[in-house]
Amino acid sequence: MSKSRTPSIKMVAERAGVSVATVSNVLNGKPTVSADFARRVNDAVRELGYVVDLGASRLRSRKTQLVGVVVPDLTNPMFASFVSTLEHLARLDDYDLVVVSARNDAEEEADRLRKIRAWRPAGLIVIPCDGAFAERLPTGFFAPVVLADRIPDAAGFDLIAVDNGPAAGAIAAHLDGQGYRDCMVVGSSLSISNVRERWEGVRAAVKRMHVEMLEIGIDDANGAQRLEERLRRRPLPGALFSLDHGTTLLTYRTMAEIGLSVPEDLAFASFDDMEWMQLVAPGITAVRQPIEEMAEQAWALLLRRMTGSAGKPVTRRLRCAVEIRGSTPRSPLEEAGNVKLGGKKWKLQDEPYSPE
Amino acid sequence: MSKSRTPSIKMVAERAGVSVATVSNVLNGKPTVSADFARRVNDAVRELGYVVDLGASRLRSRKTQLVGVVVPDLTNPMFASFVSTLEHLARLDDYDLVVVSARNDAEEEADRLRKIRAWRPAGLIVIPCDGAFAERLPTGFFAPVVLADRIPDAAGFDLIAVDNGPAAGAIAAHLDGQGYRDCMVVGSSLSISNVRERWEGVRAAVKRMHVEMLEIGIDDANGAQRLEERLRRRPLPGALFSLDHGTTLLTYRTMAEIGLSVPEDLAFASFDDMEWMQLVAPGITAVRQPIEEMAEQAWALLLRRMTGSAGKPVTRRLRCAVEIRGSTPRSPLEEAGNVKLGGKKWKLQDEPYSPE
DNA sequence: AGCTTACAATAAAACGTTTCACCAGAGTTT
DNA sequence: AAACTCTGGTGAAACGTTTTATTGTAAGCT
Repeated sequence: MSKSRTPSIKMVAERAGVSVATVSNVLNGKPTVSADFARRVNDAVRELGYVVDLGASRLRSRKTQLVGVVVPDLTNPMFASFVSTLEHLARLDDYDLVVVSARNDAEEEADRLRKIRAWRPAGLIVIPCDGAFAERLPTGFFAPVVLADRIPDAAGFDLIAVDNGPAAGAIAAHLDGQGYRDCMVVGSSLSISNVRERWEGVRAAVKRMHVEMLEIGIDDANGAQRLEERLRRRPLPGALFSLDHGTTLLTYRTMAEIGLSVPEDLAFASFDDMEWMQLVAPGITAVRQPIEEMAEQAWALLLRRMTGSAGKPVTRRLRCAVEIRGSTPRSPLEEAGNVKLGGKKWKLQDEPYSPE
Repeated sequence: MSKSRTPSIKMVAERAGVSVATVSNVLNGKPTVSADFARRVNDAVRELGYVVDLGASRLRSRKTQLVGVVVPDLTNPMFASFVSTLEHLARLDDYDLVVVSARNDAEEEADRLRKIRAWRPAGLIVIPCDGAFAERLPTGFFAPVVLADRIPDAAGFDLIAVDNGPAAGAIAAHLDGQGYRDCMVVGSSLSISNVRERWEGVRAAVKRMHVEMLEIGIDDANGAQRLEERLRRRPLPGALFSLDHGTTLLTYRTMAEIGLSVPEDLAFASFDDMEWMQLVAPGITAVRQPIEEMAEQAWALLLRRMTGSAGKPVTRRLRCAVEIRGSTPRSPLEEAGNVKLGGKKWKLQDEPYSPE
């Protein structure tokens, strides 16, 4: 019976007995409309449950309060938190977000980027799958892009990341200082820039300790098997340092399956601090990243770019905190207790950061 | 110098020396266009990096391959996983997704729903904040809605959820069978339907064991304090059963802080199985929800509705698996070992489910 | 009273697409 | 050869908005 179609501005105008232009003016808060007419329009809007059609509105006004967000994997708690913060901030500034995940696949990322372009976003925030991101950015795309967390091979992008090198170095120095003589460093892939930076940070920081690197890939059964083989071989390294969340999960589980216990058989530390790392006994020494602040900085930067601020690409490094816990006690089976070294607040480094 | 404006279909037409209608026909795979013209158009498209404007396309064609997704909290791994699966499925069917989170706030959910409406989605998948969802659904909204995970107070919606009652009951029966005489059940709030169903499932399943319920709210410092007080009071309950993810995290941490150990001081079980629950020692007995399948079912159902299938609202319950681990051994300090009761695959219940 | 100003409201154009009706020309049937 | 039917292509209308230019009316000046 009833015209079951979502109401348009025309229906509102009809019902209020005014022109569509007037309705539009009321809805957009133009001051040139009388109180009486405004009331009539608002009544009609309420009665019909009218909501503007964003597509049409955007098309005509050419003002697109919309930004695209691309992350490698939504199920990674780090990225989920990143997106969630971003969403909140965007809302405060009255922007909409289109979020997509690339499922850790470069090709899918390229595909998603092309698709997101169809939305005509005013800007983009991307955590790229790998360094070759620049090649995947579609041609003919003129909106500002802010990269986060991972560094692209090509220069020319705004970037917000953490001080991977120094933070990983701090863990390495800690292990070194606790008296460990050799440390195995495990990470998904050195082709991911922050893993690479962390590994380099480790190498730069160690004094006496011997370090070796093991790449196990991302979702790679083969890599998992290599890890297990190494953990079964003797002698074991004195300490294990895992460079990213996925790797930590895999490593910790593998150790448990094999029957290795932390810290009796080997010490263990992780880049990326997750909630459960305080729940296991002993707690796991970890680098905590200021993920919310990363989102805040990324948003602030993109907002500046979208509102016309030109200028050279900016790189910002945020400082990580190190949480020392029971998984890395003094080396020769001597109990060191739960020294809390963290607690200092995040702080933006003012100096430009140069990893080399 | 160069017209730095994102290319439109008109520019493509010009460049290819054809009409815009022809470009549109080529892009939409209409068969009535000669190979020669198609090539010219495709060349122009590639050279300009043209991508269709979704807003305009949708506006004209009125075919909106778009669905909105609303979840209470993106940082909850369950929901993140739900969204991620959904995103994948949508892509396969060539739909776009607009995802928003309500941050556990009913008012914000209402706001987000209104906003999402402006996108003119063809359908909605919602995990509602609470039972009063129906009141927040904007008027004049005619797209199909599929609810997931939580049951609304009002009838009339399609719903995909898990068998909260029986699953929680299975845990309760297990504790009962292990010889515990009293069990404290902790949950965020009985106003959330699945928490309520789980609690009712517990009460229905216990035979000899005495159970008491403690609500601690969601992000409620007051509730956390009540929990701590209870855990310091003696006598302790023999077992603790936590009914949702957030509560489990809080409870487990609180126990550790107070110095209570599982299972020596009390047994512990959780609804919602998280990765770390296998990593702590002993592992935590938990109900594992088929979250991916929930997403699959929700998507399949919505797709059917969007393609015109009418009919009465459907309710589906998916079966959970129970993972028995070391945190719930035989009662009087007797080691029960790590019996693995799970492993059966998820299975859709064919019978309509009635909680009463 | 005339003549300008100021204001409130509107008609119509425009945004980038898709779709519909139409057209020219070539082939096919009488 | 006239009358059809295809075939591949196009101009123009339409989608739901916002914006610009225009109109009509009332008030403020001489």
